[in-house]
Amino acid sequence: MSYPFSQIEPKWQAFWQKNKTFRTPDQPDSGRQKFYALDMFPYPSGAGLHVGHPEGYTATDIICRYKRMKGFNVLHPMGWDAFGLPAEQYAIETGTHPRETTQRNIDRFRAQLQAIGFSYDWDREIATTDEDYYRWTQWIFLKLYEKGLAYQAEVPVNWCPALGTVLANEEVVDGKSERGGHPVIRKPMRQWMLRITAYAERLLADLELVDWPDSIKEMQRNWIGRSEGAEVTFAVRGSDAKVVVFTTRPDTLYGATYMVLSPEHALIEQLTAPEQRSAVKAYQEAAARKSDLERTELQKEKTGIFIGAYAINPVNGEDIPIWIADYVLAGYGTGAIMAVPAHDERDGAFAQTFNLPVRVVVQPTDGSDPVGFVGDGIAVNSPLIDGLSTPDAKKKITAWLEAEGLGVARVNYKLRDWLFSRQRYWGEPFPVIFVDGEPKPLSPDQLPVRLPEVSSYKPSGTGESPLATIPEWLNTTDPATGKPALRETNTMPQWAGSCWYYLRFIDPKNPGAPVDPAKEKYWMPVDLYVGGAEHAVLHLLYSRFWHKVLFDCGIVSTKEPFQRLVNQGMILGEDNQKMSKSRGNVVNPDDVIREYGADSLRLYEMFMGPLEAVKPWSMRGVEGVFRFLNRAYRLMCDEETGALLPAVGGDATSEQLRALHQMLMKVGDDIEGLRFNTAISAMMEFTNEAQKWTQRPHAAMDAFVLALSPFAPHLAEELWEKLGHSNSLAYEPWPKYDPARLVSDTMEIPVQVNGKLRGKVIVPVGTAQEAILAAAQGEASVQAQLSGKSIRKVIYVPGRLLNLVVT
RNA sequence: GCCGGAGUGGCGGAAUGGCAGACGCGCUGGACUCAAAAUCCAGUAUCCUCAAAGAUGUGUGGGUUCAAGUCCCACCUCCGGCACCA
Repeated sequence: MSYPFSQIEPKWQAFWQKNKTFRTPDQPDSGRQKFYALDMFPYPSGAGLHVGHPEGYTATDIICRYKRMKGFNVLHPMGWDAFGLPAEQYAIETGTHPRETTQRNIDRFRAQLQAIGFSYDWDREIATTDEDYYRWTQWIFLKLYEKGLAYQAEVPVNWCPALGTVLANEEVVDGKSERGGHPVIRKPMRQWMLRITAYAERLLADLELVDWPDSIKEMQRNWIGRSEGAEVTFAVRGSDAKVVVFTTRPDTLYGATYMVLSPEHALIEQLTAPEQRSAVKAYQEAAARKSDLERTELQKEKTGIFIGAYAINPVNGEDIPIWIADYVLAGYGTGAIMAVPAHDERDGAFAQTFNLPVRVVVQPTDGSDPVGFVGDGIAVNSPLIDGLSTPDAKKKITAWLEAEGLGVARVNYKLRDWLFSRQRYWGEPFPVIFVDGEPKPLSPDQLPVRLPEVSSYKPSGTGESPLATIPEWLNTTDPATGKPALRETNTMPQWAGSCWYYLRFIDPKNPGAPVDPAKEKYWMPVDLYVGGAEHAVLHLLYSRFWHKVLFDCGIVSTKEPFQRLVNQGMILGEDNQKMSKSRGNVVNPDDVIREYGADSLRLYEMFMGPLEAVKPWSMRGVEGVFRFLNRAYRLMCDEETGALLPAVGGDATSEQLRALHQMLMKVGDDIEGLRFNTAISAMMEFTNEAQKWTQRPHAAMDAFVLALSPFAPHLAEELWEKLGHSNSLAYEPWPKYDPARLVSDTMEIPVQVNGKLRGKVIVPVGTAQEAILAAAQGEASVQAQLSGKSIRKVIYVPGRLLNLVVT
């Protein structure tokens, strides 16, 4: 027999819904402290919820329920990142409109989430696919355009023939599409780009302002990839062309024995000697055909070709040969490098392959081999800077270059501009038309630009989106001039909608603005943002970027959107492997709820281990917490009849109060520290203790139920009702622990001899060191260790431990 | 290769430099039962022992300290991320 969770849970879910228990008022209450807890909203896939979703959601739900009891005004919303490829793929296969599929999946997700008892304010639900939502996504795009942060460019993009679309760099993993694992090649196409690089410095610097895991901050720093160096201008022998290179080691300029241009470099055409022309062309074509995979994975052997021209080293006037090689990337720096084979691994490997000269210009201070030395040392063979340390040499040579007009100090970033268009149907249309071939943004009152109905969702295959195949939509007129115009047929990537959803939750129905300024000021920033580490760079970088643009537009009041970030760890299958359909180790939360109830699901998700840790699922473990909830129920209720037990009542003894307040202290502290696993174990200890009591004081049971309520809210509400309360406990004050109740009249002091535990003494609280020492010496096991030896030193940590150092 | 994180019983895990293994799972024994399930009670790191006592023990090797899972140095393994960014 177990407690009737299958009756209790739907009962309280209906109650919360009917009474709008978790409705957050529309008008901010500036008299109360706010708490904004946000979950990374899910993509509503056809597979439904898996047990990974409720992990983070349960954590934030516990915090929110706790904060409400602490008197905070809590914002805890949920919505749907509902644009995306799978619904469109399904549409291509079946002809079902992505809107239908998406709606069905959202309904399923919502039902599943509600069955877990999360305290979301469902009146704030949004989906990125709602017209009322994406009109503001488009509106923000217009802001970006206005500020010159959105532009079109003909860029080599990652073209995936199988998906019929281009992909962002981050959607390409090892030269294959992240979704589906299809091969990806490079192809130049006209694309919308967002100038995220203009914000690189702020995106880097403002990481200091947020309370995020170091690992995530570090990943973002690496992604941004700031490096300081210099641009150096090289003249070319027999030409008036100049080649500019970027280097972080201007101090090694004397060691530059050749130069390398990327195969896409603009000056190749002009500089190549006639006799090298055909060979260079062949190399360029071969490089263009290579996918990213081939360029990186098959990099063991460096390739390249001499173009038959010479650059002049500005420091010594030497001629150095100009090569092209695909180990130099077109998209970074100037797409050209000076090669210093003695002090750069890649240049060294290249020089070895092609037998190019190596010249040492940095001497390591520890006497190790200077060839291949890439660290800081002392400049040698470099007349302008000989004897200087690397940092000083960099400064001096850069200053010299600047004075001579041959170079300039320069900061470069690995971060590239964000490729922002997709050749897809199921995404936000761009609020842009083309008049006489020129792009023209629509005015805000033209929004939203709605997705048209189509009969086929297939990409055109030429790289254009299905929207290009609908003439009635494609052809329009410029509202300003009445001239014929064409619509932009690309759509935005899935990241767009998730870049600002946290703002819309604050004011989800505002018809006149993305968010009301007063409400934004009250609720922002997000106090706690919980989600998976897979969004460490992309989503979190993109939304920080948009947020900063909105900050510059005066639309938001904080520099950063997410004050505190926590990544929940992945939940593995029982076999310790990543859950996947093919392994057959996927756990469905619906099954867990059916068998053990939502409260057990919530509790187990939190009891498995630390929130951030990767940990395997165990159905036995679910049974364990289920047994705990049964014990908690039986503490107060007759399992057969459900009636409150006569044992509930009476005055609390001091031991009972100590057990209670110990638990309350631990649970409160642990919730604040997001240590839910140990909070639960403290409640388990309490029930283990309390079930021995013949009298279970009513007030103690009240307090226990309140402490349990953020974790197992359905059971807690039910017990709260049984205990005679008529209102929901959701806004009851959190039970405070009383430090005075924690004290005992005796204490147990472990006794060590030479650091090893030899015994324990129990003495009254406050006993002085001398008395404890005497008691310890009276212990047989301690005595045995002391016989024949003398005590050199006594260490007493008050109330904690006694250590005797003897020889 | 570089950057993060982690290594503790049979398993998940717990420990402000101060009793290693809380809590849960599993297992063993007992109570209840005609029996089983459920529930309750006791035990459960390893070695040696009837037991007590003792010895050993937090990836490996050193070090600091009265005292180290915790701090320092070197290394090994696993996980995550990045990876020709000049």
